[in-house]
Amino acid sequence: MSWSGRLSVTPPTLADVAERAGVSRQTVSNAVNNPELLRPDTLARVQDAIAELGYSPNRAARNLRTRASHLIGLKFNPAQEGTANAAMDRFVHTLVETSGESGYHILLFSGSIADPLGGYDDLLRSTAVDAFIVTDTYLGNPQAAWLTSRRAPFVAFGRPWDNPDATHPWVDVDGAAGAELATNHLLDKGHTRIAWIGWRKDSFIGEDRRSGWTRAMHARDLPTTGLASRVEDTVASGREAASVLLDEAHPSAFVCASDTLAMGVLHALGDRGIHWGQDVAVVGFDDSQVAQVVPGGLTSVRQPLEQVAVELIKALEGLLSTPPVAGPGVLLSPTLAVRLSSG
Amino acid sequence: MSWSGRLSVTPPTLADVAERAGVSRQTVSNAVNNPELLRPDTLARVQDAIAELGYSPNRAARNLRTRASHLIGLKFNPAQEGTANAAMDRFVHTLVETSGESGYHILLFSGSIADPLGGYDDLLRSTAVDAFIVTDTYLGNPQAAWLTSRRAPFVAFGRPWDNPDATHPWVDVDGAAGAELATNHLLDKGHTRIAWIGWRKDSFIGEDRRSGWTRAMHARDLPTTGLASRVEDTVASGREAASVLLDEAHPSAFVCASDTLAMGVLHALGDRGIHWGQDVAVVGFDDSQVAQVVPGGLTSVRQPLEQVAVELIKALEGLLSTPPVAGPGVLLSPTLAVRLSSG
DNA sequence: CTCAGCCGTTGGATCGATCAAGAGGACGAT
DNA sequence: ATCGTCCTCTTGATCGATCCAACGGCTGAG
Repeated sequence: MSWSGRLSVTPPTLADVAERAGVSRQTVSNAVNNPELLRPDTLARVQDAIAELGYSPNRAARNLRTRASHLIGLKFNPAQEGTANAAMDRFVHTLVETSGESGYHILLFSGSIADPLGGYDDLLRSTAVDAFIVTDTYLGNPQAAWLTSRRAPFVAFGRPWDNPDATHPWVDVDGAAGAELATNHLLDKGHTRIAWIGWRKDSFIGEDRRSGWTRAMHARDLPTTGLASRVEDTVASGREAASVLLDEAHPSAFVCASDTLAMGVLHALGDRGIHWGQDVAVVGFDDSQVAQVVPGGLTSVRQPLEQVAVELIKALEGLLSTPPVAGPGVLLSPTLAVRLSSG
Repeated sequence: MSWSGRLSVTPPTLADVAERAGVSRQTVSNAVNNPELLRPDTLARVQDAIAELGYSPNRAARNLRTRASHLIGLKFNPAQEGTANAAMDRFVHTLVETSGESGYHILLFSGSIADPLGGYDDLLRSTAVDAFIVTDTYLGNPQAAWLTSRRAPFVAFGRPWDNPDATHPWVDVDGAAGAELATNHLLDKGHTRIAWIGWRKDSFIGEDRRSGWTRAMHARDLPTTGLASRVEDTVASGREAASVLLDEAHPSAFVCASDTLAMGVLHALGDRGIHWGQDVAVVGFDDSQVAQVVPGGLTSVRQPLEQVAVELIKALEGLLSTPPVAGPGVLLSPTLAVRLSSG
């Protein structure tokens, strides 16, 4: 056997393949990277040798020479305990699959809340990744400006709320459209007093979603005054807010900025013996697992996270191609997963 | 300026630092990797140069020379839609943090269900990762045998159920102990007719958890006959199973192999107007977000996923050290998150 | 029969780090 | 004064792939 003299743990190299196929190293390299440059019979011979030896190019050597790692950095932000939102899971999965099809892999790193730039700098300077996917844009986005100044390629999941002049590619979901969808769904069901429970005013995303609710209400000349509440994103806050609204505004339906808040509403309704779905309708946001498995099911706005991932990778491929192509931002529309909580 | 002749996008190299500090390349390398070999004043001079230039070793070059990537491969298995379990999220986060502290990063890849080895092979042959963390061991573990035969370092989250002779390191959570904990909790509350709803018999994990229930029941000389059901892991199955058990066996409490099944039980109880928590107690498994936010809260067995991640990394460090150290398997104990569903 | 032109192939240099071995100086022992 | 040892630092080679420029054989025109 040709490998008898080699340690079994050492993978074959380009030179091994070349020798076996009776060609030079460059020819093997071309067979892998530019097959069209070879005569068909030579190509076949090299490919046979590659298959027989089980050759796969050494990543480190290739990375060194080409100055590219084919890795994409992603800061992994876990879902908070006690909330319903574990969107990261669905999103990351598609991201991994889609990037894999383009020859990229996802490299996870972590960073503390105190130092949002931690991790980015290291990976960048050590040329460990080719680009980043930035997801934590909920409260402005210091990373974007920083990465831009470092000339680091990156795409963002989330609009550059605090900087309309930002030039980086981004993909986002139209939260206002989602809330509008939810509200119109309830309006079509005959509800007129529809309450909103959302996040604090300093949340760009929260205000965006809220605007969809007001838009839908005003489009039908319905009042929104006294029907809205802005609280922390916890079940307890949602429960409390719903309780106050039920007492003071007597809504027949709720639209919430998150499934977490919606669960709080369900709790408040349960406290009063109100049958949700029949007496009072509730719609959440994010189509979390909670919305899917709670008895009867919680109607919820579903973000097209799979599509977001695909668009992000598409944008990244543009950025990393030569010459780089930076497309405009992409805004995707959510859908509504209708379940029993809205009748 | 010393870098005036260089393109601003090219990071400084070891040679740049060497020139600036007035030493050789190797000395800079030593300053980074073996500081104790340098005289203190030289070390300081080199470190100053490193700081001034913002130097960070090129990963690709280092990987090529040392034949190590400091990357750990993890196949990302997303949670299934319609189930409650999104444990991956909590687990992966700690994994990323812990591995980061040891200088490792997590590389995600995907693989189809049809080809469970897909992805592993590529990464291994291209020396893209140093080791793997294998998590999908629920139905036997073909990867383990394959990786072992390839002499690929890996650690598993999950016992080698189908192969007691396996020699790879593993970490697992004692599911039997978890179910026993849950059952004893209910027994202590005065329940005697405690039903079990678990998974199909071909699930090693399901049978393990079930054994904890029988052990606890038998320890108090209580019968288990007719009180158990084995179904698919869906809300609908749990609901159906609970309904049948309520009719035929009249249990006052349920222990379930998953939160998904427990949600099915809650649904079945709701169908009959039975107040869960007060009339009938329910305990789930995994302490998912669903368990945490469902009104009143679902008592659930909580796996110490953070600890699992830490132990896995510890085992990996042993495997990757020279000489490799392979410790025995580690079995961790779960805890019980008590909420209103169990009184 | 010669020569330009073309295609596919070749050897050598290169990416940036580490490994292995050696050079030079300081120091104490002989 | 000489030798050997220790300590610190330097030099040249190397990891495995790709880039570059030049080279070889084949073809067809003159």
